[in-house]
Amino acid sequence: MVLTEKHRHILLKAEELFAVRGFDGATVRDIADAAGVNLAMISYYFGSKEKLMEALFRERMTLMRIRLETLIMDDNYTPIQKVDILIDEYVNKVIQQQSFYKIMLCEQVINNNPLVLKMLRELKLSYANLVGVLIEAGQKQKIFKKDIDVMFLLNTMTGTVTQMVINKEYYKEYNNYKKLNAADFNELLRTKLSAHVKLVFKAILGYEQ
Amino acid sequence: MVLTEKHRHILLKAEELFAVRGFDGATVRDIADAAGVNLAMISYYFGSKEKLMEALFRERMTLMRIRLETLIMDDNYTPIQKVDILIDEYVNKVIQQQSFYKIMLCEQVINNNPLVLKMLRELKLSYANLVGVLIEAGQKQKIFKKDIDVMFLLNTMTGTVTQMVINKEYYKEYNNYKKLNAADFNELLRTKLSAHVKLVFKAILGYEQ
Amino acid sequence: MVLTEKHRHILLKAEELFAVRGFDGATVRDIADAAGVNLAMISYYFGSKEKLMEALFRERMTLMRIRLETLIMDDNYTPIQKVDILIDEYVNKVIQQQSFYKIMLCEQVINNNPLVLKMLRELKLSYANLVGVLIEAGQKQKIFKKDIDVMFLLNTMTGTVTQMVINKEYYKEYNNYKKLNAADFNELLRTKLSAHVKLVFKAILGYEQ
Amino acid sequence: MVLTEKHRHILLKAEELFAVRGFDGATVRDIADAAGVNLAMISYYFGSKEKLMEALFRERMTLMRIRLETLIMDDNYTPIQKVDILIDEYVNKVIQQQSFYKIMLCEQVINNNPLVLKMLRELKLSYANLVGVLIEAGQKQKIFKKDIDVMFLLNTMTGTVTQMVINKEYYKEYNNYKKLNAADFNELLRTKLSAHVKLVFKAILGYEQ
DNA sequence: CATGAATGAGCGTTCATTCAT
DNA sequence: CATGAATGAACGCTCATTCAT
Repeated sequence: MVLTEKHRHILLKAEELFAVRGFDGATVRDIADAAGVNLAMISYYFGSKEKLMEALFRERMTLMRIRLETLIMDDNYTPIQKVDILIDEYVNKVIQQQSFYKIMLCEQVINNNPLVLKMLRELKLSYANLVGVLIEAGQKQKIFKKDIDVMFLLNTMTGTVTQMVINKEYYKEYNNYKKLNAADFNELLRTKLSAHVKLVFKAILGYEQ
Repeated sequence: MVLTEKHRHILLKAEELFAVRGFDGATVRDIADAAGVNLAMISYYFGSKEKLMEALFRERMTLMRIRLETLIMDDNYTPIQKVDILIDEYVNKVIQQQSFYKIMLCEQVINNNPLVLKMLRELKLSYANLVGVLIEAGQKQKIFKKDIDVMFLLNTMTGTVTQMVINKEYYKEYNNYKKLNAADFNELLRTKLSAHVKLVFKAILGYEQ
Repeated sequence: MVLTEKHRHILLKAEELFAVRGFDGATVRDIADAAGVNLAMISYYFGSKEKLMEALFRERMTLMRIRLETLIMDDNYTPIQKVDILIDEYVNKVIQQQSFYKIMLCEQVINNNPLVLKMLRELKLSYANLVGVLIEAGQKQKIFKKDIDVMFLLNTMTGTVTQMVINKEYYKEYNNYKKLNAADFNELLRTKLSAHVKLVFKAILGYEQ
Repeated sequence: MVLTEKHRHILLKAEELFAVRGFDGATVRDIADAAGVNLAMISYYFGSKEKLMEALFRERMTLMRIRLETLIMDDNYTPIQKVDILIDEYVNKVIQQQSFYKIMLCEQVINNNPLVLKMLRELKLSYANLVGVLIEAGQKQKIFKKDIDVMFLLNTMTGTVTQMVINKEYYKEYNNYKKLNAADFNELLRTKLSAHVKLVFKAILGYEQ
């Protein structure tokens, strides 16, 4: 399926609504209105509401695994450097694509779309496998501790970052960051999250700078 | 509002369905069928589907803050002990009430119920405040590092635990725990999560055992 | 499925509309309006538009085969008398239930409902078998000719009667029966059809009065 | 309106689909796909779906009346011969154009197209009138009985033939003609139908060979 | 002439809720 | 208290048709 600019525009608006109202809560009429297109266009372009969701996942998830694979196989970085890059890139992605990561979170819980479930499963497992390779490389070089649980490691990162993004308004309120504009606040969140997760990873992986 | 046994039974079944299908995905008919009560009873008992959700949140969240307050104010424990208890109790609660924590997660993202939003907000902020008190106490005793970001700390715990619970089937598959029954696997998850979060907290708070 | 008076009322109105506009042409909204019930009642009572049609067929076809079976097995009549009764009863039924016989006719052609198709098939074949028994009895008594093709015989009756009913307005116009009211015209049609088909059957079966 | 080869090709495919799914059940998209033409061409060529149906009726019905008129007025045949030719030609036409005769049957019942209704009415009445002339000629020659009801006569033919064509699969099954290919079975049907209707007509018209 | 894109209207169905009993 | 029946609103989707190119 080749996506035109209009396809992508609809996907973007759908993404925003799915993130705010959930899949069932966002109606096709809502999406069509938000995208400024006719109601029938959604079915015309994507086939159905379900397939729209699938197209969104396909579009957003395509590059994820490839990027990770490239990073893990890259010989120019040490395992520690790779871990840092991994964290930076993940935090950046979540900050930039907050809507999609919110949808992903809910789809992992609710899940009523088999194809989305399949894509999520493949992503999760291939992520664990690839990071597993990285961990083992570090362990062979005696940089990382033995007995690292890859899934605990990854879920600590994804969980922490997602929670911060979900609760960012409370964070803003709690720390009185109300004067910051959205972009600055995101940048602050990005920096802090990156540093925080790196600190945590050092403890888990057992290395010092 | 006084809840009878029947109220609680309906809430339990509603909780299970909301966790699996989401608020919009679980129909009142589904819930009535699952609870073995007449469809009209839901409205009769709770007023509406929305108020049913609110009652569920009220019921499940009532004891949370009180328990934390008691713990923080308890003079029989050191700050480090309190942190350990906090983690243990949180992990236990999430493992035991997986359905409700899944619902909470989605409601934080989706949110279309102002009252639920309000309850979540109050819980989040009072949690941060109470744990803030605990952190400051530890800092005064020079046990914890300066510059602890309470929200980062808490979200690391909640994020990690929730992610592990959400993805527990992948964890089972990845580690070949298929032979374990549900109870044993939950127990294993509980133990591992508790230890893991404690390790991470030490790194963030900056103390050694 | 137990049919109440309201069920039957809806079926009656649906029957009229299906006969005039066809299954696809008659909308659920039309039927609900005609029956004076809420739109959602159709699904509530019958499950779906398709199942409404199936219920109509089940309701109308239930007694057909039983009546024929009773007649064929009845020892009080000669084969010739049975043929006459068969014709009289068929003509009466079609005249009385013109709408349903129109629907039946179209469903035999169009057919997009497997269950209706199945019911029609069973009716057709069991009719052929039962009348086959009657013919053989008459042949053994040397009353009927050898080599009677039961399906040709039956389709001559059903075809002739249905055509006359379908085209009854042209018949009225062609014969200047416009002064007759609907009931009288139906009665005239009934009498003429009965006599006509009996004449034709004599020729096919090869007997004289 | 002048019909090109492409017009005729579309009409042919539309005819097949209308016969199988009915006018409402066959979508313009289906027809366009079946004909291998662009969807918009249907409207472009015929104006609308309704007008496509009208064009189909106009195309198929054009020659019918003319042929009958010629036959009736032909002085080379006796009334009996004319009746036989009439039957043969009608049976042949229905067997050859089964799809169109199925559509005609449904349109007589359902009727939502005034123009089609008008064409059907004219055909019916002019047929009755023309055959009426033939009958009167035979009556004057004392070949046919008095008091022949032309419409009964004609509807016996059309009804019998149409019913046999509609139910031909049951006929095949009932008589175990499954080994016959479609062409052979049609030929068998044609022969039998022709003989059968001639037999019936003799009885109605009251003559012997 | 021919076409891919687009649209308003309307489809069958399901929903949370209400009400008479 | 409890319930089967009933309902208005809205759902996702498909339809015949149109239009810019």
